[in-house]
Parts: sequence; C-alpha cells; structure tokens
Amino acid sequence: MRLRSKVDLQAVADAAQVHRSTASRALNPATRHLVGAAAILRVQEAAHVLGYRRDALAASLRTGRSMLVGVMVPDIVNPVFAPILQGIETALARCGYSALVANAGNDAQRQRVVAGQLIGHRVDGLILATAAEEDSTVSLALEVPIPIVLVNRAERICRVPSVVSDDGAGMRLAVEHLVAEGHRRIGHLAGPAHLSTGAQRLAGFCAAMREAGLDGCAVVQAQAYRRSAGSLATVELLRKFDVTAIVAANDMLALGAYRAIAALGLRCPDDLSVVGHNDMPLVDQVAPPLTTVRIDPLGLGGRAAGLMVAWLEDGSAPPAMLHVTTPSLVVRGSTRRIG
Amino acid sequence: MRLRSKVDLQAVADAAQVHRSTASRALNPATRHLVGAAAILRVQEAAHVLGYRRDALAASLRTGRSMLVGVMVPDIVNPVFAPILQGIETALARCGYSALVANAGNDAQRQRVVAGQLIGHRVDGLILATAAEEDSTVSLALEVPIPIVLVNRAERICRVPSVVSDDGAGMRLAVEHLVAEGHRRIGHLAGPAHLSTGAQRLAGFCAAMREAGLDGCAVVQAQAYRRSAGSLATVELLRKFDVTAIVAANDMLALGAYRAIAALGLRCPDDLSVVGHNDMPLVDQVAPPLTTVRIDPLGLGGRAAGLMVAWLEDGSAPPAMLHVTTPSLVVRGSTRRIG
DNA sequence: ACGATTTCCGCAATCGATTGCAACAGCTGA
DNA sequence: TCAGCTGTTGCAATCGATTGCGGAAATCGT
Repeated sequence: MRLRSKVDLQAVADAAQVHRSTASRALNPATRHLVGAAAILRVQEAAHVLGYRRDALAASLRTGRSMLVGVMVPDIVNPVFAPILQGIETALARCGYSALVANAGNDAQRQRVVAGQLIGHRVDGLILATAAEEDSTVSLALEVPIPIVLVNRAERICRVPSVVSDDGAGMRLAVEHLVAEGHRRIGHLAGPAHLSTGAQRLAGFCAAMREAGLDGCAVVQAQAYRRSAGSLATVELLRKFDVTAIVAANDMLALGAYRAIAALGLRCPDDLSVVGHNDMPLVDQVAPPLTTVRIDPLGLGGRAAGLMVAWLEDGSAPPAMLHVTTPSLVVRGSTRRIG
Repeated sequence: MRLRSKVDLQAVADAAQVHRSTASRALNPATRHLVGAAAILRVQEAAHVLGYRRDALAASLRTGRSMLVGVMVPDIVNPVFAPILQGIETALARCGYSALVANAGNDAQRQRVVAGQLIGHRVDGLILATAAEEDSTVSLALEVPIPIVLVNRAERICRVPSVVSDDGAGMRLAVEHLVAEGHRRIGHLAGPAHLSTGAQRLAGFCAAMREAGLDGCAVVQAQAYRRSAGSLATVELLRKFDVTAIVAANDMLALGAYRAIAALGLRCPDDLSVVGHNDMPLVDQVAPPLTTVRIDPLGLGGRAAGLMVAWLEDGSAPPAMLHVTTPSLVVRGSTRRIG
C-alpha cells in the first residue's frame, strides 16, 4: 500500500504484465532488441498511460554514470563565461549529457570544496574554466581520479587536456594593429599572473613588442579581471609611462581603462587607443565600440565538452595536451591612427 | 576483491571497527548524538585517512532528497539572467542546496522536455525564469507534483509562488522621468505579449501615460528580447509615430533601439531619448550610458530561492502569491530635457 | 516429430547510504 | 536481586533501475 502512488518501473511492469527487467530493457533503446515486439508495445503503452518518468538517480547508482558533467566558472556574472557555458551545454546535450554548473569564485580553497561537492553528486567529469597556472583542483581530480578538462585557462605545465585561445597570437594581432596605426609607445594592462590568460598574454605582448622592434616594459598588472581593478591599474600605468595605446588582457580591464581615461579628463580614442581581449557580449556597443581580440567562446566550450565526452565514452584519458584555437582581431572605434 | 578499491561507507566502517550504520550516524551531524564519543573519533579518523567521500547519489536515493534545485533560464548568454542566477545560487548554497542550471531556450515544448530531465535527475524543486503568462511547464510541475517557484516572469493567473519586480511601477518611473524632462510624445517598445514582462510593462506604460494625461498608443511590439528584434521594432515605431522618447521593455531592446537610431542617422539623446529596463551589467558603459529601470536581480533570485527552501524544509506549499520588489530609476545619459 | 538454435523473459544480485527496530550492556532504584 | 531505563550499536530492509545468468518457449531444419 503506497500512499504516494509513485509510478516506478515496477508499476509499469505490473501494468504491462511483464517483469521489471523486461520493462527496463523495453524502455532502453540500447537493450530494446532483447525484448519481443508485443512486450515492447505493452510496456511503452503502460509507461505512457501511467506517466512513468525514469529515475536517473537510481539508474546512475547502478550504472555508475550520472550523465552529468560538472562545470566550474569563477564568476557567472562575468559575460565572458556565458558563451563558453553555452558552447559546453549544447555540445554536452547533443551527446545526452547535462552540465551541472557551479559558481566557484576565485578562491582556490573554495574551488576545491565546490569540486568535492560536484564529485559527491557523482558527476562523470569536470570541466574547469577556473584553472590557475598551478591548480589544486586539478590535482584533486587527478587523485580521485575523475576525468577533467580545462577550458579558457590552462595550467603552466599541461597535466590534463586543455582548450584555450592562442593568447600569444591574440596579443600579436593587437600589437601589430596598433603599430600599423602608427603607435610606438604601447602599454599593457596585464591580468593576474597566476592565471594563464594573465601570464600568456603578458608574454605574448612582450614578444610582439620585441618583434616590432619596440620596448615592451610599459606593463602594470591588475589584481583581478574586474573593471575596478582595470581602472586602478590604468591610472598607475598612465602615471608611470607615457603611452599612446593600451592593450588590455581582457575586455573587463579595457572597460575599466575607459573609466580611468574619462576620469583623467582624457578621451578614447583621441588621446589613447585601447584594445581589449575576448570580444565579450555588448562590447560592440560601449563607448567607443571596443576594438578587441575575438576568441571563439562557443568553439572553446564545444571542444572542451567534446574532449570530455570522448574521454567518457572511450574510457581512456586523451593526451594531456593543449588544444589551441586561433583568435582574430575585431577593429572597432577604440583605436585610431596617430602620428 | 575490488580492483578499484573504492572507499565507501563499508570501508570506513571496517577500518573503524564498527558497523556501516554506526559510521553513517557518526558522519552525519544530525545523527551524531546517537553514537559514542570513542566511535565517532575512530570513524572520523578512518574517513579522513581513507579519503572517504560521501556519495550524495546513494544518499538521495534512500532519503528521497537530492539537495539540488533545478533552475531554468531561457538564454544563459543574456546578461539579465546572470545576476538572478547568482542570487539564487548564493541563497541556495547558504542552505546546503545547489543549483542545477539548464539553458532551456524559448520554446515551450523544449522547456517541458528540459524540465522533465531535471525532474528525472531528482531535483527537489524547480525555479523558472522562463515562465510565459500561461506556462505549460508550470502545469507539468503541478501535475507531478514538484515544488516550483517563478522568478522575474510570472503567470497571468498566479498558480505558484512568484517573485517579480513591480513592472507597473517601473514603467511609471520611466514615463514620469521623461514627462518631467519635457517629453510628451513617448513611444513604447513592447516585449513579447506572452511574457509577463512584456504584457505588464505595456500595461504599466499605458497606465502611466494616462495618469500623465497623455495618449499612450505609440506602441510597437518586438518579437523577442533581442537586440535585432529591438532594432526592427524601433524602425517601425519611428516610421509610424512621431515621438521624442522611447521606453523599452528591456535593456536588450533599448540597445537594439540605439542601433536603429544610429542607422537612421539620428542621435541619442539629442534627437531621441531612450529608457531601458533591468539595468543589466555593462549598460552603464554603452554609448550613451543607458537610463534604465533598475530591478534588484540578486534580491529577486535570493527571494525565489528562499521561498523554494522554505517550501522544501517546511514540506507544505507556500501560498501561490506574487512577491513584488520595487524598482528604482537610474538616470544616465540616454535621456535629455527637451522643449 | 524430434533435436538444435535462437529469441525472449524472469530471477536475483547489485550500486551505497540511511533508518526503524531490536538487542545489548551497564546502571539505577526498589 | 531484578525490573526498568538509558545510551550504543548491529541487523536488515529500503530507495529504483540495471544486468549477468539461466531457463522456457518458439522457431527451424531434416
């Protein structure tokens, strides 16, 4: 006597006059061929009539697979991550997986805790958009062990598959564009050094400047990828160096630079050109429209999810290599020809 | 003989020389008082040494609670939803719950499918940011039944607890501001009529116009909350009506209006004032900075999550009422005094 | 018509944690 | 000394679906 007459597999089986196991097989496309046509019909009919809903939880317990992939982002409000998430979700969905998204913040310890919770919920794998150059959550995943893929940010030494935009190439595009527009004194608004995007873009900037025969030491580092940090760093940059253009490690920092420039009574691009990085949503409509390095966030997310699915289906870990996508430059109104 | 020597509760119990059940109780703060102090110590020690990780899945199967709340948004890339999600997540986390976020798109049928998947994953409740004025996913949830709360968008007739911003008040703020600035001929860029935000804001606009003694029939409806739809609708609005100001149902539409205005060779705010709605991230830095109605997305999300948790903990459904938060107006550069 | 296959289906174990029930030890008070 | 109580612990059932194994039934060939 069940008060809450839940429709479980048993109920369907009873209604269809077959055994639970037969009902299970009839309902699962992969095992359906083991069941007679008449039985399949009866079971499907019964399931439909009773409004049966398969309990993924119980199935996961038995099969050991949840069809869930945990995705960690540092800050869901940062528009950069939305399209990456989108790319991950659609790619996962195509293969029958869902994303369990967690907003983990920037603190490494909290990230580990959150990862632990995801693992506790039996996610089949982890995709991190949070990785630091030396990331303890990656270590955790390797210990457990659980499949893990990095996206957007990679570790310095590559321990797991990672898909990132070519940060060096991106900075070269930015610097070459500015040089072509007549700029010589170019500053860099660097991101946090413990993140690959911060470190790689700084390195790329310096390399590009050297290649152009310029001195690349006009660098100030922002504390975080936030507008406020970008403003602060810009003020410092302009105080220390005499530049005509700024390459920011990130669109958020570039927007911070906009504010600082306005606050100092200067104008962009008349007094100062600015180049961002990521081409995140809406930067085409800020004032002035931001010239920026476009990464392909949907592609990034899609490839990361693809690697994860391949890992899960194949069962063996893919090589711990860097998968790099090439960025492009979108020239808008924040850069101008000088001299 | 287990090849993959998984540490389950049994392993911990063995190491601590107690029964599984004792180990379970010792590890659960709520039942710990039933266990002797010595045993607790041994169990905790063993769990720590073995690196035991509680399997939330198995626990959920037994207890019937997953501590997961499904959250559906129509478009994760739309920056409006990020802060709402943020609010939901932090409020849930404070109570030990996590959010299972699903990007369901705008199609009602797909939304039902996604909701079904969430339910299949045994989420304890559903929070919808996708609701239409008559929403079939809500019907689904009521049938199942499963706790459900609406956020940002409500149904026309309130079947479940819903927390929304006071759309009527928001439009009144917008219209009154424009009237105070000397505008008389004001148009409305309406959102989709099947969404409460579209319908309520339209109604609010008309009411506010009437109150101001003005004729409020300069209305064109956008097909969706996207910039492209906003552009199209704006072109039509300006073709049909001679207005000096536009109140958009949504910031995305307002940004679309910006584009259309520029494309028509006009300028904002010189030729046309524009007011948005939501104050989503970054609209403070578009050109010109958008005057908009600020809703409190974190508060919205937080209250929705709070209602959900109360429902889950209490066990009985809270009244199916509308919870309304009052918006405020943020005056920036897209509106100007005329006459 | 009979043995050999193939097809279909039921049985029971399994995943890992939780929890009602009962047993048990040690203690108190009569 | 024993009934009764309290505080701990063990036992076994339970949540719901999956799946290896073996047997029954149906089909086929000769």
